[in-house]
Amino acid sequence: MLEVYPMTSITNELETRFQQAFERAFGEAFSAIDPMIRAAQDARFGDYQSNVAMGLAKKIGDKPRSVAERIVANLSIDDICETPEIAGPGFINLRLKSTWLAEKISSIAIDEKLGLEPAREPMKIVVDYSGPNIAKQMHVGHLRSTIIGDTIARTLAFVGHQVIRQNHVGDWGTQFGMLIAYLFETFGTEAVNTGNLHISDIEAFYKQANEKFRSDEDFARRARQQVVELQAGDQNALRAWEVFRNESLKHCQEIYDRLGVMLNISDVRGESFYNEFLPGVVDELLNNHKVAVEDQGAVCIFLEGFKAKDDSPLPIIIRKSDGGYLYATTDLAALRYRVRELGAQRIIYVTDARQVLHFQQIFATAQKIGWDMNPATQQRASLEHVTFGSVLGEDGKPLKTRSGENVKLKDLLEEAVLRARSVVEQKNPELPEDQKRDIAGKVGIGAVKYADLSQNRTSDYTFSYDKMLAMEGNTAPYLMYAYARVKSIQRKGQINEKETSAGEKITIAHPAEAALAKKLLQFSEIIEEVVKNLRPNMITSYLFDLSQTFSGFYENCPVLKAEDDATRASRLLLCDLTAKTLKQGLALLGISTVEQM
RNA sequence: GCGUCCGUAGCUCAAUUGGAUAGAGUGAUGGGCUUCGAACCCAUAGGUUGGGGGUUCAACUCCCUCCGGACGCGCCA
Repeated sequence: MLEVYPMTSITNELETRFQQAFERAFGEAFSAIDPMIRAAQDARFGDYQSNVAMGLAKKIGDKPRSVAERIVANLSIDDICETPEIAGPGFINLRLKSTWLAEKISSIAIDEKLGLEPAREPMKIVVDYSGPNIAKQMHVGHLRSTIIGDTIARTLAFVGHQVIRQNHVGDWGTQFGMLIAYLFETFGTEAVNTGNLHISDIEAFYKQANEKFRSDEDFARRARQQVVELQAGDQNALRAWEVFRNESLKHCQEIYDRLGVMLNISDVRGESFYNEFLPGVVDELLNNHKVAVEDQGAVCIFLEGFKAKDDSPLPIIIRKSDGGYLYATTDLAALRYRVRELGAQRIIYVTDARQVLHFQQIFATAQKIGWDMNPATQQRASLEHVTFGSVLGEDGKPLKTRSGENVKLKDLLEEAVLRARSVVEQKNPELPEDQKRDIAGKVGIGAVKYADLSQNRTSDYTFSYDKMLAMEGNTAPYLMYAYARVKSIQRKGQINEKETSAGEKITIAHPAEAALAKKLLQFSEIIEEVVKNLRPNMITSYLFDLSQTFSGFYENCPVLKAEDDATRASRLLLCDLTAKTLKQGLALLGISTVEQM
């Protein structure tokens, strides 16, 4: 009788067996060594391989191949694999038995988490993402943080962590001083009490104010002064600020809803929230921890290892000479709040790569004075900066409109949906109107998100409607189409047959079935990796792989016209699991699926 | 000047964080629909991983150096 652990991934299972073998072969001291189990990248090497023998050889003082042989001799995995083979310098190649594969895949087919082992110790994880400057409309510059952060948050939640979303909006800085100063100077300080401002007003307003800010030094000084007054609690300034802020937040929420991002108003904890803590932060850093010093009228922190242009020490300025606070101050206050009040054990900052230096300084400061330490548990929170590159236009420069402005997210999404609509119209003109609209919405938005997420975060990427909406290649429409095809089989299959009975087992006979089963079993491994390295493109490339593997199965293995009932039932189950996995995988990316398209 | 990231097929990108003969898509060429959705699939061609050196049993990956690019570097965020 096979012993199957339904919630354990293949690699975990193999790792355990290898470690048992290490202990038997080399002694107890070796039982915790990482067996370096990897999915084989070439089918000739089997399904999985262990690369441990080469490294271990040095420690033990034996030849790699001989080490591999000793491991294999002590390995008991004949329930899972065929006899392991040793190849090359000492690779141990493993080929899964199809009986075991069938057993394992059958257990996953009815598992809600698709074989994923929920986190043994759920953590409190803060994910800080999106964080737009809300004085103006959201634009492309906010796109990547918003959708990458959302994917990370969804993925961590899926494995069972407690995710606390934090939208650190810019609602308190110079740009607001600028707006308020401009408002007062054009309409007088009373306008906020009577005026009826809309976002379109604010948009035009922002442009004018910004223009004046740049061209008029006196005005710029007054705008900065306005920030100080706002931060000091001036009533008129506060009222104006509230009007601007509420309008802007409403607009942001529209974008989040359109984008299908799980942020809402309760996740907003902007710069203004931390205002009341800032004097205390400066005071503590200055007087308690004594890491900050006054320098040229400003309060600065000088840390070792941070150098400015001329090799002089590079400060973090936490209070300007005019008494105003800066984003470093706010970020330190936020970090402390997240650790102490929210109980974060891991804090993930999703911002663009240009801010690496800033976060290095913030993290270093926090770690130096112990603000990353939870007072109750005495555990340090893991501070992680998830960076990403810029969105470029087809000219290779940061994406702008023809007139040189930032592309508004609203316009960008509308354009994507419009283009998706015309494709739907072309491919499936007979669908009812409301369904077409639904499909176009999901395909258009999904395409934008997928194009971004499928890129390796760290590099810049070129934005192209044509490429993201292409039906062929590694795109959202392709995956959604793959999903729709599977659903189509299920629809047809259930016309003749009420239900796939729950007791059915999957059997693996055809190579294409085996390939599909193995791919499906890897879902949990991929997710586990992403939890660690926070790289959404591992999910996209997995899903694309899965779709292609399914296509191979689809071409070679008739489902509804299978040779016998048992095969048909087994294949229907494989289809069902494929559909679930695609749907769940896309859901982690915040992309909706449609049954027909 | 210093620092960070990057340079991979004509183009757009991967490469399980040091593993085997560097893979996909697109474009090109040639095939496959009277059978579950052809928005699909299969095959072929395409590479000195920017150059050079080093570490290692093993380097796209780590170190050094040069070339080319993006982005940072005291009171913006």
